Amino acid sequence: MSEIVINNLFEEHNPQQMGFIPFPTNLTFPSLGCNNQSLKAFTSIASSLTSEISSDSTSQTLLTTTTPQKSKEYLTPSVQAATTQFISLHRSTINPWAILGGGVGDHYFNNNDKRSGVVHDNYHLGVCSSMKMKKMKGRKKVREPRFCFKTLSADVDVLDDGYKWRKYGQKVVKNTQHPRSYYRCTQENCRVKKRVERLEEDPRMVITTYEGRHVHTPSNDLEESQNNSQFESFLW
DNA sequence: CGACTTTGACCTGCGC
DNA sequence: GCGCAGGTCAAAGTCG
Repeated sequence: MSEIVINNLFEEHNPQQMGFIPFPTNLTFPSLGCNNQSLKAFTSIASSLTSEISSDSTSQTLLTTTTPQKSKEYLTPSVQAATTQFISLHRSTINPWAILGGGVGDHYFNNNDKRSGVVHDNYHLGVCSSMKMKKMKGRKKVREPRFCFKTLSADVDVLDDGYKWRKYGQKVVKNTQHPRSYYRCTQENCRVKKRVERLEEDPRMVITTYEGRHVHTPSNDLEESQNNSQFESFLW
């Protein structure tokens, strides 16, 4: 069992076009050590995060990482003792990049060429970064909100996030050695998808991109859901 | 035997 | 219009 480290959290990853695009705020996502339980909780939360982004028009949830020293007040002593680092969830004012459009004036950073800049056009990040949906004849195709994070794992590609996924495709992306896998939530009427690929520059890094929102709760067994709810309860 | 994975074919949007 | 690339489909294969 290799160690899995949630390293960074991004709204979208697109190696070809924009590289990693951090949330346009001061929020940063430092390295985070996780045990299996908190990892599952984290990925579960991450998986459902897009629902917050897409459905809440007045505020949105952002995942951040922090250190126990900074946030001791939020934890019981036992939890503090059990965690060296932990994840917290914050509600914040709306992130214009996460919703349709906005972001004008926001800063971006291109991981490929190390350039940064300011967004001048008013478009959805997912559309912008993929550069594929920017022109839709007649009707504007609304792409489900996307959400992406990096994990460090040598031998685990697909994290257990509490949801059941079925693989429906695999594709070798141009100029990369590692194929990209496509998964769909197996729950009926749930259209959430996720993509899993390894970072070309560092194959130990796994990029997981969620698209859409779950219309159901995770299909964990009882014990796991209790663990998750415990985890989430101290986050919230 | 059902659920899941694999993989080549097909579809669609984009750039030239 | 054409070719390329990413994304999806679906038949065949695999596994428990």
